[in-house]
Amino acid sequence: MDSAERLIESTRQLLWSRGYVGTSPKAIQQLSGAGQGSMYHHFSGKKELALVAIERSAAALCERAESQFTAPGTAVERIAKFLRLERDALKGCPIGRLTQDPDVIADAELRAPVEQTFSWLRRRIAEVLAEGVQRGEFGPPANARRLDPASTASALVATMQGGYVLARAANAPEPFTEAVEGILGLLVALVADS
Amino acid sequence: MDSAERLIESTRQLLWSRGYVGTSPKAIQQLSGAGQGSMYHHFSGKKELALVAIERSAAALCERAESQFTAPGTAVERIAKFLRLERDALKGCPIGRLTQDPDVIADAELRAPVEQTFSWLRRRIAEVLAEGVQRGEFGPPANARRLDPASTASALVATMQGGYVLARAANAPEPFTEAVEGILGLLVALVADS
DNA sequence: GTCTATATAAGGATAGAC
DNA sequence: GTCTATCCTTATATAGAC
Repeated sequence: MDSAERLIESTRQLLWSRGYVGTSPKAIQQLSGAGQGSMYHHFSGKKELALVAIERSAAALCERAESQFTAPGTAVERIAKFLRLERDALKGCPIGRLTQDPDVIADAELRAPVEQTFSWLRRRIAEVLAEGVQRGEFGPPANARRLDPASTASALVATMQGGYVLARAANAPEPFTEAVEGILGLLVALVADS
Repeated sequence: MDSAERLIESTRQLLWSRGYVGTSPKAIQQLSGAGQGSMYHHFSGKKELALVAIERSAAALCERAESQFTAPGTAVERIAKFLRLERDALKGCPIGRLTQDPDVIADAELRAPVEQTFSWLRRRIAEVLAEGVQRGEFGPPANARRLDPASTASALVATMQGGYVLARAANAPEPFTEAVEGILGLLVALVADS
């Protein structure tokens, strides 16, 4: 792995654990083993490096999610698989945590990949749910009309993101799992009624 | 309002908008109009000031929530009122945002009020839900058993916290509302089935 | 491409005068 | 109680040698 690559990966780790405001060029250099000159040779500065790192993390998240959505199974099963993917709840979401970074949100370029990740995720889950409704997984049309794919998708994504908040507040992973199982329980109840 | 008070209130605002890492003593002093000497006379430093500010914000959040939980109405109605309380979704949650602050989470004293706020909130909402189950709002026992108060409460709190994440990512308040309405929709569907 | 030197500002606080 | 002076460290680069 060359210097540029190590710098990007180090930035990804640090953005994840400390956020943009809390990550200094010096910390990136030390973690990557690259010197000052190397960093400023490959990148214009902290912002450009962060942008590349964020875009990479966003792409990784979307790919991981998509591989669950395209797997076989019912709509609820595929969504449940995604929500239950192996995660370190205490580390939080590498993309979601950036929304609390004032300098990221204030900068259109840095915010763009964050915005795209969540708008894609919400839309994609809504599609999977709509597909399930179509297939009759939520019962006959009269019953299925109670499930709104768009808002339910937003609630599912929000529960995950908020699950990280609860886990970090508690300094324990359980609240994340509990929140996820809580909303899946509500969703499954709908299926059971159909 | 005396200096100490203005320093606390300024710290509350800055912690809310910029977080702990992103808030400097100088910024606090400028916003409050107090000088350096004044700040270090009343408080030992940034950390103590932040602790007082966080505890105050936590207390305010709990009071605001409790006033909804004790209002008249069904369990779902009271919870819905809380979730729909007037909020500036783009500002985020003054307590929840602190979970993304590495220096807050790493410090037991600073994390304590954050942890307490969420554990109280989850427990309190679970109590309201359990009360609803008791009263038969979710139908006869055979039906109501599908609703687990504890995990549903965690999902509700998580959806709110994640709603802030989605709103900030989108730079628009709508995703917050959508997520909240999404999970309330699932909850109401359970009531409708009873 | 990478290293070292240098530079300006900000972070976070202490000391002592008033 | 508040102000000003001072201090050391870190943040974030730029410049130029190798």
